[in-house]
Amino acid sequence: MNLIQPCCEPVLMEPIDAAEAAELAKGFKLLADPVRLRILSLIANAPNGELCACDLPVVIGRSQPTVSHHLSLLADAGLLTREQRGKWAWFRIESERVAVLRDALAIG
Amino acid sequence: MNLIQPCCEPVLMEPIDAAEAAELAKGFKLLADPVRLRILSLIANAPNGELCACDLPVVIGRSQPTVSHHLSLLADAGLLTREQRGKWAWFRIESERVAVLRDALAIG
DNA sequence: TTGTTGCATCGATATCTGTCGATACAACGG
DNA sequence: CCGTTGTATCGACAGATATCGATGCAACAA
Repeated sequence: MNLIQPCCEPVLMEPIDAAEAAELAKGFKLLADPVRLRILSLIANAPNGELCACDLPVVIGRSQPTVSHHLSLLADAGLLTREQRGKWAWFRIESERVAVLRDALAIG
Repeated sequence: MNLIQPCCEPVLMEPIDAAEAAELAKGFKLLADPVRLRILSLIANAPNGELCACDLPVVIGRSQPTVSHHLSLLADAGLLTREQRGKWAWFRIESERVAVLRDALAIG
């Protein structure tokens, strides 16, 4: 840190504090996995905007526990909503949660 | 997977393939850390859109090696550009790279 | 040259996480 | 009731990573 040298001007105000950054990072961490990205993409482009969990293991190429794990992470974070219909679990994207992360990238 | 039951209609086309998902995930992984988010935020709101690395350890509250590590990750990925001026390293945000990630979230 | 300062790199470590097999639970059909 | 099927949970493990102290390197000043 240089307070006297002519290197930098002091940072007057920090745009986001540590707590806010931690919260945002939690959101982006969910997007930081190819399996979860493909799950989100598949649901987003599925007919009626919803998808049954039963198809995912084969399409994604991961085991059923792995897929279920990722679905739980996304649902717990509110990025997905789960609806149980009989024995099948259907998932939808919670667009507003995704929009929060997208808006956080409105830097340029 | 259920090919006969009336559960789901087959997924006709996968929006993003595994390779594309892996590439996007790499980008989001960089945003999935509070320190890196604060660095980006500080640079984005800095005067002239650039920031000297010398201020970051104190402002962020991490050691100099840790800050340097995160700066290198962001720079190597093209999210930041590094410019050496004498002994000081100045960083700018590569807005277009950030925009790629932001546009990927245009789901809803 | 010598000393200082800013930054990068190295090595080590603790923690996190993605993955899967095994298993438990839930819903339906018989 | 029992068997089947879809899903969630558990336990374990391998790989990734955030962190920092120590060190090396580069640029400036005296």
